[in-house]
Amino acid sequence: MLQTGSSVSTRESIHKAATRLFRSRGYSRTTVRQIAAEAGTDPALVIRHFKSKELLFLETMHLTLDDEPLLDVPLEHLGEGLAELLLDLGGSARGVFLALVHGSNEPHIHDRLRDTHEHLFVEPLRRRLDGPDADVRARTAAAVAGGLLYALWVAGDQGLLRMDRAELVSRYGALLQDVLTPRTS
Amino acid sequence: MLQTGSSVSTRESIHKAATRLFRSRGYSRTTVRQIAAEAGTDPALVIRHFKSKELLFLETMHLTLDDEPLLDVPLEHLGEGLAELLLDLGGSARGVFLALVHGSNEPHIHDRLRDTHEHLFVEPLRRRLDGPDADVRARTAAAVAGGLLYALWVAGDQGLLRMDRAELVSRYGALLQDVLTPRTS
DNA sequence: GAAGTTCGGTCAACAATGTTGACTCCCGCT
DNA sequence: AGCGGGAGTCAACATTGTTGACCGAACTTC
Repeated sequence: MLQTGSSVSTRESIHKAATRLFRSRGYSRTTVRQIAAEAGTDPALVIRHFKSKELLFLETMHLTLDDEPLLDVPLEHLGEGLAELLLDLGGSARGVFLALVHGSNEPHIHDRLRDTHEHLFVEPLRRRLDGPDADVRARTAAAVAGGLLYALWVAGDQGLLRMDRAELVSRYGALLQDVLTPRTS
Repeated sequence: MLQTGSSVSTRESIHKAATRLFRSRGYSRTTVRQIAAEAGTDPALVIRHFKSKELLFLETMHLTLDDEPLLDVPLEHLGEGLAELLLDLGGSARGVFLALVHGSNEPHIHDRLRDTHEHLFVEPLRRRLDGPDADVRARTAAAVAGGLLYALWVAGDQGLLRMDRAELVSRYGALLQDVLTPRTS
């Protein structure tokens, strides 16, 4: 009983420490021994509990998006809503996203990033659209959304980073809106 | 004389092997010993010539874009021209881009990626634009361009990958064009 | 209650990694 | 002839992820 309790708690300690470290330092720069130290346990136990560093990474790095706000917003303001959502995406989401992108040299992490992109960006948008090219529009909008995160976080475009949030929302919102519901000009 | 010749040739052998390996396997998955083996020399010499694995990476991974085609194309077709350029970007550019993105957990590589994004995408576009918000439009277009490469290569969106190239060019070209020279509607 | 099995924990070791230092060798200059 | 410097070789180091051997405590079974 004490054993089980201890095991659960150390397993959770490892999970918590790994989450924090992977988020803040990425995959390659966090070490199993660091995780073990921060969890107050042994490196061997980290592997015993999670099989490998990579599986531990996959178990901890889940990127979820609170897309309920997007369900309510009317279709003609979906672009702006998505832009707001992206720009409000705070620290923890940033860390997970960057960890996935950086780590996606590893095949399994790449798979995880692909899945994340698919059902974090593509699917929610796809569900709101109609028409024969609804899929293409959803994927294009997802690419544009990913491009914003890429420019801000991966490439670190200082010009965009220093921009007024309201103007970025307005510009990117209009852009996304044009992709989602094209003007028939 | 023979020494110098030998040194230059081994240095170039290392350079060539490193370029190939970094492009095809990325930063973390290529090893100094692999580079040395492929160059037919010793791991220690690799370090002696290039100081460290990271400096060797930075010396070999330069992403250049043949943007002369973009200089000729009239402003009203710049979007389409850029889209064509991006979608024709072949294997070697893909490898370098992915290596930079994946490796950009390392601060110096991140700097390199930021510079590359800046004077590969932002600057050429910026040069073609006028008006008070020319900088923002150039940066937004660069983010959209990066988003395409992100969606195709980093996230690996199968839907976009399977799309007809002509339709992708047309769609993304129009999208980029709207960012670069907005319709005043 | 005793024996055994199982499970969490500790420790030492392994192979592979990037990197360094000692040593050899050979060319070109004095 | 000697020698100084640069290229190459080799062994070693610390650090990485991972594994196996042992230990001890608790639950199960007789």
